[in-house]
Amino acid sequence: MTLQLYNTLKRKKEEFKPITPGQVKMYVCGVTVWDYCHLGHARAAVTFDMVVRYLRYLGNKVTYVRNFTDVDDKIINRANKEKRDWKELAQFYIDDYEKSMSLLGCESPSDEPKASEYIQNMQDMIAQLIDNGHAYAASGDVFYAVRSFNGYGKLSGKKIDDLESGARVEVGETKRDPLDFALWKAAKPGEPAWKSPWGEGRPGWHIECSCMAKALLGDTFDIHGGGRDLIFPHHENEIAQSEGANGCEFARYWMHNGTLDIDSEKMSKSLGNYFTVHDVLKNYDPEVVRYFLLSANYRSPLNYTTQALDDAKKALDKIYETSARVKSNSAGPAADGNPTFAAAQAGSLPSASPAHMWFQKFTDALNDDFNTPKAYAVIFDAVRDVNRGDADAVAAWPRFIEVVSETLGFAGSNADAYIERQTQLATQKSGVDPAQIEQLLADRKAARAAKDFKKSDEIRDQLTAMGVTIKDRPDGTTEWKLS
RNA sequence: GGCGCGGUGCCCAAGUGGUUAAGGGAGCGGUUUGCAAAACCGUCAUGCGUGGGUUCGACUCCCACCCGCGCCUCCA
Repeated sequence: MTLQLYNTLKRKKEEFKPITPGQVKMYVCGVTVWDYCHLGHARAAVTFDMVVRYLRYLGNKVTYVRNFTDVDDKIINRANKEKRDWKELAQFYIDDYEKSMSLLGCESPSDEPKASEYIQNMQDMIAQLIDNGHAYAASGDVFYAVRSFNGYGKLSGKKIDDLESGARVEVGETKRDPLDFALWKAAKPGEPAWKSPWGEGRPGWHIECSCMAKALLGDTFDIHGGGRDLIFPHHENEIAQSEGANGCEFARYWMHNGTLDIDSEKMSKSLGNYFTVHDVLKNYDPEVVRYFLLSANYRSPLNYTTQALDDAKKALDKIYETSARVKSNSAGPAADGNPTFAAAQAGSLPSASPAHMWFQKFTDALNDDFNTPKAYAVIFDAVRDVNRGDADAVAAWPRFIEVVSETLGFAGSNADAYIERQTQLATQKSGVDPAQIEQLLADRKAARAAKDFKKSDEIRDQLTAMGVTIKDRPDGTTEWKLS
């Protein structure tokens, strides 16, 4: 099965064929950097990171551009309010974003352009749009004449006349049509401004993406992504600008991730119902968060609840505990000498092998419009095969988990390190003293040695009350886990 | 008001016009264990929002309705 992806433009799944076979050019709308990024931003970043990883796994060379909007009302207002330089403020939140996304396992994009560095490109495109009859200057502003572009609405499925009757669009003094949007805004006092043929000013929001995509990927490229909430007007306007200026198709495939919700409502700054990535990482391991973010189809809404995060942790724990078991059973590198392991590495497992089916089903799932929940099901089929003790399954597991890690971006850490991290985080959260746990375990060990099971069970109950689960190993040692 | 998306077991979440509706979590029974934990085995939706229709047959297609959400204004 070849990769199928849902194209918002066509409203259906279609086979993905890059313009140049083996090479994918992709642009994803990043964030406006005026505050700390929240989990909704993380969902978008993680989604497209997974997409890029999988495209690369399939053997494509991917150029992945994700922008920063660093010229914007919110940034300017906040900078003025806090008496900071707008550029410094933007950079501060860019750093925060990059750090957060990197923690969540997102690889750095090929390019992360900033709007402020493409002012000239924007002026060039605006001039081109005026030449082409799609834009007009009016008292220092330049507007896009929406009705001049007859494809307007093709992405969002909106009809211009319906928009008009919406009547929520304010008629600006200089706009010829209430639907027209700003490409260039005349300078106001206290705002950053650049010289232009239309007077001092700054760009509108949408033009930057058209220009940065053109500069870094060309007039036509393969995939344009972003959050569902950007379909209109942002992406619709990008199409109008780029196709109006360049005279050719802009992006071939449009992909949109669903929103991250709280109580089934979109997490957003304006509603105030958001958690920053920092907030969430105080309580959950980054890999757990990433697991959670990919646990539903990327196009569906995803509801944030502590239970969902707790469930994600349990599921990921189960995967890692399986890895730890495989490692301790095979004593590590010994797996290299196993023919099944070698075959898995080479991707040539016999088709009858259960492990062969994992790889097949896993890629089938992701080929089906990046169906991560279906891929998760395959992982747990593999977990079961391995824990049953099937020798081939055990041998193939390390390679399988490598593929999972390469494509989904989790489960690839050292298992012992992961488990240790969970313990530390849980200890931190609960405030339980590890030394006290060790002491109780030592007492229990003594009681058990003396066959005083009443006492040893009492100690275990005490530990359970503290949230500690213990596991006696055959070698006489005891593991503990805080939940 | 316009456009669009979704309603699947206790929770989360895939999926298909027709033999047994994935997977995770929780629960329950079992194997194992001194007892536990983990793991494994079994069990857990005669039903997939409601009411109609199409069909030999629909949860999957169509219509209506109810409910939730998104966009129409900045928003990943």
